[in-house]
Amino acid sequence: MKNGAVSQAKEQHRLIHELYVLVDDGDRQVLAEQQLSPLEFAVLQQLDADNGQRLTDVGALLLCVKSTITRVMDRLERDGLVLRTQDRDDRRAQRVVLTAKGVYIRNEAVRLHAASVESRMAVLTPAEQRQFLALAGRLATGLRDGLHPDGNGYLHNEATLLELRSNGKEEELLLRQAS
Amino acid sequence: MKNGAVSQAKEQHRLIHELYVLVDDGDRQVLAEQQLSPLEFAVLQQLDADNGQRLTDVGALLLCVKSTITRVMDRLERDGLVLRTQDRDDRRAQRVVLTAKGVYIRNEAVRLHAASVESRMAVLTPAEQRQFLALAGRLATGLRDGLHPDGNGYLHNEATLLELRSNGKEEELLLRQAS
DNA sequence: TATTGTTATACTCTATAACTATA
DNA sequence: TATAGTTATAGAGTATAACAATA
Repeated sequence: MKNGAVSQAKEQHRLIHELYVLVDDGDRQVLAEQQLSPLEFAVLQQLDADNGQRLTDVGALLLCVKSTITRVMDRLERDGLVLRTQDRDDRRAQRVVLTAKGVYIRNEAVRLHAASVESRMAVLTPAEQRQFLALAGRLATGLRDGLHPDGNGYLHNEATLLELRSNGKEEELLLRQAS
Repeated sequence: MKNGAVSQAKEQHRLIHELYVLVDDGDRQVLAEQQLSPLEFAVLQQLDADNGQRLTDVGALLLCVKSTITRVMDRLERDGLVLRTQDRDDRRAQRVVLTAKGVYIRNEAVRLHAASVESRMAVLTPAEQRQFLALAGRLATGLRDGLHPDGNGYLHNEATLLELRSNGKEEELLLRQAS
């Protein structure tokens, strides 16, 4: 801005970054008790003990490239939280399921994390939270639209997206994200 | 929450993460024109062509460990954007200054990035931005307080913090952050 | 031909720690 | 003793691409 004052837009940009750092830091502190990184936690939340999920689907949900998911699963399997099982219908694919230990750890992590989130976010009153959600939601929607004005270039992490898009699954993905 | 509905707190948590991803992605797209990573951009903004800055001070400002700063500077120096010069008063220290090319690149990046931020954030009206800033600011303050309830454990990235704290510079750092 | 998952390479950033040369 | 900066190692995460097995 002209007069040396910091613009609202810039301040908004700074605050979004700061909020993320603070929230992420709190998450890591909580998840450290289960020895989980945020990504591992996110992966565990996509799995169950019965059907499981294919690696590719997990990657699509979390916007991760295949190789990243492979190695996260390697760690989780090494630690005994998940198991790779053959997919019956598609012999190329594997379904990853939670072990008993995995179920336990995931449930503990989910419980502790949820409680932590509730308490941390309680800095704002319920009414303020509603306001914040409305504004942040509109901002997120606007930013998402702005990133692909000409129909391409959705996210910087595009490998998975491109695969999905070429597969006609983009709407499906956006739905999942919005859910 | 009990009935399967997602709590406001959880939704807030999710939105903060999503906002960050979207903003960061936009940043990377803009900065890619100058071949800068977000961290390199942040470092350049702390430097000038005259006095320069000591590596340690840059690290403290950006909450980075010494070794990270060393290697960012290596890259920037390799690309001809900065120069390491001896500090006259302290022969252990080096002052990093911008080269002519560095000044040009930094100014270009600052200009383009600022314009991009203004246009991206314009999704919200000025009035909405004021509301968002007020709420996000309160939330950030609350989160920051919550992270060190007993006086320690400020941020997960603590290496620099610990050094500063043992040095009695914590207040100074907090002031810098808040500015 | 396209997809699933693995492997390999390279790069950014983080964390830790050993090391030097100064202070 | 403590500090400034470098170097080394290890890890998480990203991006890209080659590859084998299968569809």
